[in-house]
Amino acid sequence: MSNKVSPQIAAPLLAWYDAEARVLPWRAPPGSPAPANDPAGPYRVWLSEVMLQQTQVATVIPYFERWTARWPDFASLAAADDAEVMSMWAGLGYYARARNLLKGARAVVAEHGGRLPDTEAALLTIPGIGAYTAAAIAAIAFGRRAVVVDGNVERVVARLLAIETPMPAVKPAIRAATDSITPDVRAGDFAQAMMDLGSRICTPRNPKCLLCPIAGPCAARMEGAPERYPVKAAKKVRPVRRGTMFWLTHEDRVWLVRRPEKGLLGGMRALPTGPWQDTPPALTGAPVAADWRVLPATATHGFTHFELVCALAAARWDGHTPPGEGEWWPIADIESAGLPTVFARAAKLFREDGGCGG
DNA sequence: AAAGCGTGGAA
DNA sequence: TTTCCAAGCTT
Repeated sequence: MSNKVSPQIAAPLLAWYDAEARVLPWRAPPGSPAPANDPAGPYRVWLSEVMLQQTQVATVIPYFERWTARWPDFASLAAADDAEVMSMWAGLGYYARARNLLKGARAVVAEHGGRLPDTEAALLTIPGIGAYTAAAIAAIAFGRRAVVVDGNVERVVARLLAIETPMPAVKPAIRAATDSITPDVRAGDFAQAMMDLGSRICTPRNPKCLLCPIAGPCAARMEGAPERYPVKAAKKVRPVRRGTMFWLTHEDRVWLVRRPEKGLLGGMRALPTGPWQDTPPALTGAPVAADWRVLPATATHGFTHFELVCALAAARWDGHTPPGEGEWWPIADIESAGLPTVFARAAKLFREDGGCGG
């Protein structure tokens, strides 16, 4: 959809982007879409977009550098070992992204000749690519016009138009408004400019309107309270769940398990735990019946939808191998186990306790 | 279609 | 300290 509003927004925004764009490892210089074998080519754009889902740029950069050094292209990633992929992602969160990334790379190799498809519709069929990521890749990596809407764009557009309808009901209207200001050329730069603007100028709190290239037509700015937008529905309180983590040691090793493929922390190496529930489960779910010693410390961790408070139970074990899938991992190398942060922190507490194997 | 899904930066 | 929320996707 081409239109007349676009130049009022797109032209000054693109001029600002040409002068102020951040230098990022996956970003081509402003002005032209990345060639297929470019350092900012489709593989790196895809990888960066998935890593950036709900994750800030500064957090992503070191993961992106490590990842691309290990797996520089679709072919190498498609051939990668699943466990190593999950370890490389450990600490970044939302682990379904890593599982889907691997599925996606294999699908690209098996079904698309080793090249990422260049249309939104085809991109949407690849695991881990949704509406936002498909549009972003089509625009940024392939130079297509696509309507790219992420959280930054939602905030910028809601302020530009001073939209009163609360999130998330307003999403379709914001998408339509974004369509109306997206230019026919340089849609990828436009999208990145909107996101740069949202993260650096049009911030959730204390937006820097004096530095904003599109403050002129901004309705929220004219009202004098841009931070009021986007209007949001009231949010729910996060419940507390309680559990126990188990630190079972044998000589200088600790017993680690792998969590089920689906669900919370799916597919990740982990300390054994019991159930996480409203009431403390004590030693329910212990890997073996042993003389468990409960540490004075507890481990707490905030997840998206609940707060976890875990008791820490330690025991030495000289008996048979515990039942179920698992491995005795050298405690000295625990940091190379690829544990999610919630377990990595607990492991540190166990080792500082020093009572068992630490 | 509402809920499940991690972690850390910033104020 | 708490609170918000970040380049969302899946079921």
